[in-house]
Amino acid sequence: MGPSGRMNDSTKTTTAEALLGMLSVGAKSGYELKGFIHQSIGYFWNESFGQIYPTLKRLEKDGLVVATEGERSGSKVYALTEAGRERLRAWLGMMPRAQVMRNEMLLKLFFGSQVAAATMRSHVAQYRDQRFAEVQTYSGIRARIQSRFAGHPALPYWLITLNWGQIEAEALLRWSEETLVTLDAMVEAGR
Amino acid sequence: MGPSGRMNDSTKTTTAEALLGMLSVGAKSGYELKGFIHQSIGYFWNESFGQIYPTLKRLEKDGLVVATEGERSGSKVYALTEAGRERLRAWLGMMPRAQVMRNEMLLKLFFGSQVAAATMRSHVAQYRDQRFAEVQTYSGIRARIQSRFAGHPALPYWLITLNWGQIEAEALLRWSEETLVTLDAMVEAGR
DNA sequence: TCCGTCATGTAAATGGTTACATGATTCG
DNA sequence: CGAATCATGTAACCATTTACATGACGGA
Repeated sequence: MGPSGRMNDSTKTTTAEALLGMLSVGAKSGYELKGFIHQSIGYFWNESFGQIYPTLKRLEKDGLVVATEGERSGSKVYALTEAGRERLRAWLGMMPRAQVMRNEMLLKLFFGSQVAAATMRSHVAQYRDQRFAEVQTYSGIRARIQSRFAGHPALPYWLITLNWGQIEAEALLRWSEETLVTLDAMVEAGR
Repeated sequence: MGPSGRMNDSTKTTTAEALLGMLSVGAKSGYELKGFIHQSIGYFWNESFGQIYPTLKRLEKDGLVVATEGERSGSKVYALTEAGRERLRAWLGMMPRAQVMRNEMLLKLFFGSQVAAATMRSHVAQYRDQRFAEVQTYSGIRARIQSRFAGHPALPYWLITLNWGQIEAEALLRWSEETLVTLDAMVEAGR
């Protein structure tokens, strides 16, 4: 399997790296970063202002980004420095740490026998509606970015992450439908 | 779609509810809870000792659980009280809040154009191996619990959550395989 | 006796969200 | 002029992980 496989040096705080990554696409203000993150990687990542602004200051102090005056008074536009780009590349080379996820809906479902089946059915129905909406969104995004970023070197990677979201949403939509059938039978059976 | 749909009363701290749920299956010590959580819902939930012990004390103070002496000296076995079971049921009835997930591997992939395609290939290969191992695990678990808990009222719900994990793992395994093909082509093309 | 596991706990650090405070600019 | 949006920041709070400290018990 090749001589690869550097260990994770436990470079914590991925918020910094997420911001560096976003700035590698182009210079942005803190406010713009939030919106950009939301509409591009929002389905698997998010950041809040309370996290963005302090992190940006820290990155500037460390020389990984430089701030220049924005058009509005008091607004700042941040750009990646060479050191920042280097840091980003180093982080990209490290093995991603496996993440610990928490799914509240599944937790409830696991204890489902404690309440009426109809209760769990409504939770799963809501979950299905969310997955359905997601699937719809993905086809829209795909069409838009494929024409808007044709030829862009990052496009293949953006489509790969988009595929991830779409395949996951479709799979969980199928699970939802199957599960609703099971739960309907249980509601019918009256337990 | 029926008259259901209570809003989430923002009852934070689901750790408490996770523990109440686990205790609804049977009385356990803090130590046992950790192991039980790991091997039953470990693929979508986890708790650490630093969280379990203080939470258990709080639940006891609030009268939601009662502690009795365990067999070993100093060990405590916690059991759900009627109030605890009531609290659990109330929580199960509330709509699960949508969760904000963070996937570090996808974040790196999104910025993949900043480094060699081979780097991203190795990340995805690791991801694929993890999903593959997961799929293997699930079929093992299914066989075990289906015979061990035949007739148990919670079994249908346990199988439903297990299905979720299996369907997700299988879908992401497929995504990994597809993505590896794409990345191999990009490595070949030398960019 | 020593190791591994069972067992409980605390302290510190971390990472993150939420709420709040403030103000500029744009558009109807 | 007022509302929406653009824009920056801080403080408080919260949940969670990690590391550490301690000790009982069983078996090799």
